[in-house]
Amino acid sequence: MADRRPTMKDVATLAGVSLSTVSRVVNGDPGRPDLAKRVQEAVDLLGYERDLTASTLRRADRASGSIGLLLTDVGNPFFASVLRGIEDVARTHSSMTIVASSDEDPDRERALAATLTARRVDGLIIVPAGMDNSYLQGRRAHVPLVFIDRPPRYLDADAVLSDNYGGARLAAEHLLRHGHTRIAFLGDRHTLHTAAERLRGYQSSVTEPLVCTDLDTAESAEAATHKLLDEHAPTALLTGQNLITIGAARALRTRGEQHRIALVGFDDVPLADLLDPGITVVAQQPVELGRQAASRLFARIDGDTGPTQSVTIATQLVERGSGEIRPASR
Amino acid sequence: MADRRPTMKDVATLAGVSLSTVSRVVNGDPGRPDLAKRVQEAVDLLGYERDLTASTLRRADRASGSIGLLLTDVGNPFFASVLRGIEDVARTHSSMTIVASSDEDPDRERALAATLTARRVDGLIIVPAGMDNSYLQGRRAHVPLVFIDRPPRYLDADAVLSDNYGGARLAAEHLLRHGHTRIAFLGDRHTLHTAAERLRGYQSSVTEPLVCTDLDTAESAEAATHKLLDEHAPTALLTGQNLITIGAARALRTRGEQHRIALVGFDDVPLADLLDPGITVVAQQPVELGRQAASRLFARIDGDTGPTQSVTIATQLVERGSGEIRPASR
DNA sequence: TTGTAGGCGTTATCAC
DNA sequence: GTGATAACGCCTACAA
Repeated sequence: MADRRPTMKDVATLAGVSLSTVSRVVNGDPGRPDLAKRVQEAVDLLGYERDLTASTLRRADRASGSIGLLLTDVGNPFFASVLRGIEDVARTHSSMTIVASSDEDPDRERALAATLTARRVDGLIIVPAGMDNSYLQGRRAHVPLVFIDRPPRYLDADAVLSDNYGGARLAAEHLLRHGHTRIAFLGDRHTLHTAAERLRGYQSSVTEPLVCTDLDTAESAEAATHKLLDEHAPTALLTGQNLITIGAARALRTRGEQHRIALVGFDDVPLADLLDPGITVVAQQPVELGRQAASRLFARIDGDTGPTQSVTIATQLVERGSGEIRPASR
Repeated sequence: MADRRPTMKDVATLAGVSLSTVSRVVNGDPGRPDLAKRVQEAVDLLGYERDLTASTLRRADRASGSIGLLLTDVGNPFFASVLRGIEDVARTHSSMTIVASSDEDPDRERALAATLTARRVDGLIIVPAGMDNSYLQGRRAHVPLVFIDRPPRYLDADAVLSDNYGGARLAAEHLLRHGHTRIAFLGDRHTLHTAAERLRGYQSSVTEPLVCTDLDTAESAEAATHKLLDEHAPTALLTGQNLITIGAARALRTRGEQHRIALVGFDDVPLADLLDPGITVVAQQPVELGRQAASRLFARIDGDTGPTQSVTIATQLVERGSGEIRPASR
C-alpha cells in the first residue's frame, strides 16, 4: 500500500551527492553551501525523515534520546503529575519518555524493566513495587537508574522521595497543638515504604497511638473509620493517603460529625477546599518529585559518577478547616 | 566505566555456536535441544539482553513495538486516564507507549509528531492542538494515525470522540425537566472542538440561550459566574468543563446559593459526591476512550485498510443533587 | 537443522 | 570539504 520510506541514499541520489554529505548536512554540518542547499531540497521533496533508531545504533555515544518511566499506575493523578515533571526536564534534554505501569506487581515490574532496557533507553526512573530490586544490579552497569517515591531495596541507586516522615509529624503536631490527645492514624499497606514512614512520623509525636493500617480503598477506609469512632472515640483522624482521606471524610459526613472530629490527610485531594469544612492536608509536590528525579537521571546519563544520592522533597501543611477543629470539651 | 554490553556474537562465541543459532534460540525457535541449552546458559551467564532497536531495523516487518501518544498535557487527570486505557490495550499487543505533551501549542505538536515518527513508532494517537492537521498527510502513508478527544482537521483519519453534543443535550434537558427555563452555559475556548460541540448541544435544547464562553481557568469561571448571576439571574448553570465547574461551584458557595441555583457540570470532578449538595455531572469515559483508540490503532497496524472510522463514546449523567434543584417559585 | 553472508539505515574513519 | 567504505547488532535468505 504505502511506498517505502525514503532513505538517506535516496536523498543522496536525488541531490547528486554522496551519502556522507547527506548525513553531514542532516546533522547540521553546513559544508559547501550549494551542496547543502541541494540536499535540503531533496529532503523536502522526498519528505525524508532521518531514522533515529538506525542513527542510535551507529552513533558513538549510542544515545537513544529516550528514558523509561516504570511506575505503578499512570492513571493515578499523583503519578500523572510526576510524569509531567519528568517530561518537562526530559524536554530540555530533547529526550522522550516511555511509560509503563506495573500495577504493584513485582513480576510485571521485572518484565517491564527488561523490555525497557532492551529498547535501549538512556536511563530508567522507577517507582518500585517489589520488595527486592536487586534484579536490577546487573543492568545498573549499563543504564542509569533513579528511584522515585519509594527507595530501592537491596540495591544502591539514586532516589528522590517525599518527606513522608516529616509530613506525618507535621500533621500530628498540628493536631496536638489544637488540643487533641486521642488522634487515630489510618494507613495504607504496611509493606509500602511511604505508608511505613508516615506511620513512623505519627508514632514519633503521639503518646497514645491508635492505629489502623492496611487500608487500600476508600471503602475499606470508610468502614475502618466507623469502627474506630465507635470503639475508641478519637477526637481527630490522621489519614495516610488520598483514598483513605476520602473514605474517612465520607464516614464523617455520613455520621454528621465532620464539624466535630478533626481530620488531616496526607496527600492533597482535589476540591478539598470546596467541602465544608475544607480538608486540611499535608501536600506532596509530585511535579517537583518528577523534576528532581529526571534531573538526577540526566546528570548520570551525562556522566556524573559521584556517590549515589537520596534527595528528600519537603511536604507542606495546607490548612483548610478540618484540621483546625478543637476537641469538644467534655 | 561500565563494560560493553554483551552482544549475540559474544553469546555465540561462549556457547560455541553460530550467530544465527543464537538468534533463532533467542527468538523462540527450539532447534537442537542441546544447542538451545548451551545458548541459554551463555545468555544467563553473560546477562545478555537482545537489542530490540537493532532487531527492529533488520526485521522484515520493521515493527518497533512502541506507539506514540501525543496529547496536550499528561498531567491532566483526564488524559492520564486516557493514557491508562491506551496502555492496557498496548500491553496485549506487547507494545510500549511513548508520551509527549504539546501544551496546546501547534508548533510543539508538529515538532513532537516529527520526533515520534523519526523514532519509528508503529502508530500514533493524537489529541490535536492545532487548527490544521494536514501536515500529517505525508506521514499517514507510513504510520497509522488515530485521533482522540478531538477530530482531525483537513485530514482524513480515524477518530475516537466523546459524545459532547449528546452529553450537553442530556444535561440541558435534565435541567429543563426540573423546571428551569433560565439556564446559563459557561464554556471553554470556542475554538476547541469539544467546547463547540457542548455549546451546540446546549443551544439545541434551550430556547433562550444565555452563554459565556472562552473560560479556561477556575478563576475566570468563578468571576464569570458572579457576573452572570448578578446581571441575568439564571436559575441553573451548565458548565462545559472540569475547571469551569469548580469555579462555578466556588462562586455559588461564596454567595451561599449552592442550594438555590442548580448546577450540572460536563466532565466528572473527583469528590463531587462529598460536597453539599453533590455536583451532578455528565461523565465521560476517558479510560474507554483510550482503549478504543488503541484498539483502532492496532487494527490499522495489523493491516486493516478499511475506510476511516469515527467512533463516539457515550457520556453518562450522574445525579448527585446539584442538578436536581428546582427553580425557586417567584 | 545449522552455518555463512549480506544488508537494514545510519555514522565514523579514512583517503582524496 | 567530500566521498568511498567499514562497522553498529541483529535477522534472514541461502547454501551446506
